[in-house]
Amino acid sequence: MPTKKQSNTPAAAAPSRRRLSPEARRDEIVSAAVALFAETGFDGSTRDVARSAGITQPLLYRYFPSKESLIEAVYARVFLESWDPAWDDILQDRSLPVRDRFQYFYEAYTDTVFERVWLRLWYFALLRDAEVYGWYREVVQEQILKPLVRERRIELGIDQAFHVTPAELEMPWLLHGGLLNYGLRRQATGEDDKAGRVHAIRQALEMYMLCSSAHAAPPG
Amino acid sequence: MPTKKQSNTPAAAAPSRRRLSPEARRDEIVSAAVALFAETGFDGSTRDVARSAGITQPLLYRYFPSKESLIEAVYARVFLESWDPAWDDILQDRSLPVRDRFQYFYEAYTDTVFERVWLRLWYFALLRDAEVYGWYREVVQEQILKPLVRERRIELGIDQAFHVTPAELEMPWLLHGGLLNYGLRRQATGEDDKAGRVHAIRQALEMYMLCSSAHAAPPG
DNA sequence: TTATTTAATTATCACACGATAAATATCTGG
DNA sequence: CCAGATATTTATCGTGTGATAATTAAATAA
Repeated sequence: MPTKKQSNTPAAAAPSRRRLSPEARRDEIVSAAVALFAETGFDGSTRDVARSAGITQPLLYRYFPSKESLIEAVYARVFLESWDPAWDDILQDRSLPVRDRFQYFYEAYTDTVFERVWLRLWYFALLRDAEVYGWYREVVQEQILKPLVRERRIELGIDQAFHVTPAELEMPWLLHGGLLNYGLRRQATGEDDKAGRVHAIRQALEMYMLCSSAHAAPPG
Repeated sequence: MPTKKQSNTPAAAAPSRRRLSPEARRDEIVSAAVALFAETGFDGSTRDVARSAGITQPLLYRYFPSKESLIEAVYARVFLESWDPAWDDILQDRSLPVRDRFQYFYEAYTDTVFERVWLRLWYFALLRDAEVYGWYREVVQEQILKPLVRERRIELGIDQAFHVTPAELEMPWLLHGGLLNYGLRRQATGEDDKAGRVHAIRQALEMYMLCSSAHAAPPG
């Protein structure tokens, strides 16, 4: 005996079919997809997404014409909307030395980027289509690494702050990649140690500070 | 009109159904699975594996009781059998300075590990089950990073070569992870630049040499 | 050549998937 | 309270999947 037409007492007994605004429903579907795909990869079924969102599977196709478009919505939610504008403020705050500034930045940045969901979706996306890497590479390089090189230059008294060469980016890329890999390693082993993370960031920055100054002032 | 009972001329016309030894057939299936799974992930179908191996799909189940066991065979082929004993010889050759020794090692190591198939299967496996990371972490740490720390210690004249502490491993892990990430980045963008790879390894080792010596001899 | 073994095939099952069409219930404006 | 709009459901299609049983053909030994 299913619960049908039980709207006699209007205040109680939430209807089995709750009607949401398209925006709200769409958001809930994307949220469910993010959570599911992060675990199963993008081969997770639309039925599981729907179940997790508390709706039936065909409804999903009212909001997304295909599964692929749902995946793109997941990309947008997790990757595009994940950059916090506050991070830019940290990066541009010249009242702090470069080391501290990037320490704070990377602590905040990894708060997001070391999340299980972000990390897993990131690698899943990367394995699915290589072009995802393209614009992420751009973001990291332009927003993080080039600023790091420039600010460090200024700090070292090298004022030809025009163009950042690919050679100069290698060391930052290596350390940035090392940190990302650190996050993956911690995620894989289940440890989510805040102190360890902070220490790893400190280590990476110390290495960069040391090596960049050594490179700027060669012996002789 | 299919080719049936065409064994009149015994030398020519290879039979449509060629009969192999179980070992050879198994190897061919695993090879096909490695190639396919590296592209599609482990959700690649057994039918595609079979087609790529030139057999029918049910035959696969004569050699592997389940798809999962085929996946394990792929793990074994790619991860377990990929360590080249010659690498140990390089690592233990004390006629070379640590820097050169590990330069050679990493060039050889990344010859294997930066292969598209290896890299992709590695991340696919990692996302599938976290325990894979466990023994790989062990291999990297025991076979590569601890030797690096020990040998560097000796080179720096620190002779308390007993126990390698976790703190000492952080810097090598960071650089090792950075290199792995470099491989992934190059793979994603399609560039497979040998010279760039060699240079990245050189950079990573230079950073380690510099920072380890700075750490060993603090100012004062 | 003939009989035996077994590698390999064909045929098939039960199920899960992405996607579509038609029916239904909820909300809103009158 | 009613009627229109539409968010949501039920029912279903075609396809692809992992896996199994029965059949066929290639190699080997007598």
